[in-house]
Amino acid sequence: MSEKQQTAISPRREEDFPEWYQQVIRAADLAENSEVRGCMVIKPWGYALWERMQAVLDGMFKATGHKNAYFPLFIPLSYLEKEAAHVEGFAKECAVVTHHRLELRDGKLVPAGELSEPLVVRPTSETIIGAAYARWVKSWRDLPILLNQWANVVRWEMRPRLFLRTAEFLWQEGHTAHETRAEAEEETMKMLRVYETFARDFLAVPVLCGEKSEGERFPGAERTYCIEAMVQDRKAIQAGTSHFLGQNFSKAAGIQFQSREGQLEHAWTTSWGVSTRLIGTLIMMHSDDDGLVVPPRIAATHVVIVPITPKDDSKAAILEAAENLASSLRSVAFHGAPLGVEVDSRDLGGGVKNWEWIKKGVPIRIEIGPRDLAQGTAAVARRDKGPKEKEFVPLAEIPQRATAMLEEIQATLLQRATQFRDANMVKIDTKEDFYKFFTPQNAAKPEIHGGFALTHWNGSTKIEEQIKTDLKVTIRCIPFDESLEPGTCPFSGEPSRQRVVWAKSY
RNA sequence: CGGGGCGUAGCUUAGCUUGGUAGAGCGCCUGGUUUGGGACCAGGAGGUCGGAGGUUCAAAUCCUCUCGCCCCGACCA
Repeated sequence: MSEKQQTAISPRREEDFPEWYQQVIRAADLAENSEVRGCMVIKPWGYALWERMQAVLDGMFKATGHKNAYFPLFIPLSYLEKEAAHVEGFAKECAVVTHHRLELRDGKLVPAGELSEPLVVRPTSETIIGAAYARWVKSWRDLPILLNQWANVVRWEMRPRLFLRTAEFLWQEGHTAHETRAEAEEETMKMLRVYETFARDFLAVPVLCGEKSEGERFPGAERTYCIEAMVQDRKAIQAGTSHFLGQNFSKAAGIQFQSREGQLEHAWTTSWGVSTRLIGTLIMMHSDDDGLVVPPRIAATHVVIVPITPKDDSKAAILEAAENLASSLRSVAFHGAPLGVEVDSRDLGGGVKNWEWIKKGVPIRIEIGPRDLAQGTAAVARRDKGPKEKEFVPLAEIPQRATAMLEEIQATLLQRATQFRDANMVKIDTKEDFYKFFTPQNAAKPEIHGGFALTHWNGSTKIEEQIKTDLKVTIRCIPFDESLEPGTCPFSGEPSRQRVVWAKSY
């Protein structure tokens, strides 16, 4: 290559963020668009991220008393009709199965055998799980039911985007039923905190916790809570939600039980979920102009060893040293599991291999060449630092230093993300400043905008809608506690109890 | 679903206005030289020009329809 590229990913983030995002996914070999519109193929490197997320979250769900189960993909159309708000929320994006057979006519397969009742491919499972709970619950002694399912769901989206918005996506949905309102409310909040902890401690994603405004609420929920993150184009992304469903779905599905007092009562239910969108969040949160950056605690591969073998006579010794280092690294525990280590012994130039792993975001890259071997060292590079920053570390010290290094990377990523968010989150007290804040600095790149704005708000949905129309900005959440301070809503002049978070969102 | 842009090899694309049957760079394969920063030389594979109709002696190029992608709007995890 005559002219070396400045960065591995082109365009860079500030040039064209959406395109950069696509290129990172391709460079890291995470996923690709499928031949079916809106659907994606998640490739091994991307799926490994999901598997790690599943493993960690599943452990957290079990630790909070939940068990896994599985409910059908197909939901009778009539089930969806039972909850009015739910219908309104999901009807527009449902895939519907109407036939159960194909027949060959004039050389073409055509659907045949029309179903007596169409089946909806689940966009979410409240209704069908509700129906099951209705069968299972008779007495207060049957409660609570604390279940989770790992599944795919389908929402026929208009504008799909890899990981962020696809027609089919993978997620987990927790569904619980409780004896009392208080217990269900507690569950809703508990799981929100699980998500917050997971995002912060594993994904190095700092999130704001709060409640959704009425306009942003889950269809059918009494209250929706969320964790909200700011990615590098300063937009907000909802990374997880937890819903207090009140008795809406138990009334719709008939989840009734006899109480301790002998009364027939409706159960109180919750649901909560995170999806493969977390992968998109992760990408937009930490990746740079050289590609993906994977936080160590969610990485399946923590360390890659790249043998540099310029000469045949030293090749065998270098490969052996690399394998030896790999096995001693694999005996190191990182948060209770062995380190994931790969040795890239492919017969390619060192530069080529290095850049591949940089683009894939492996936290630690170790190069061993003839010079290292002679000195008993290896060149160690961290993904949170520049691609050319390398530290020469004695081979024997590498395993013992690896975990500390990974912890440092993890901490750095969280710190960077937090600083970025805080630097782009401002309190605003006048309508004029607010509109100014959300007006793009450069009309040619409208995706780069102010960030998060904290303002007072009188609670009016009308105001929220007006601002959405004017600026495409919405209330991302009404944060808990810290923002409780009386003030004046800059849009209405009316009194307000607290500030809310406004932003453009994914 | 509305507005705009774009579909030529795995990727980036030239050619299209002025129709004559496809070219490049990167990547890939083979051999060799190489290897601590995405290397070089030589040879090679790979395209029904998104798809379907139409106009024409002749279509990547002109016309119609259609599908897909990207951006904006509406919607969402």
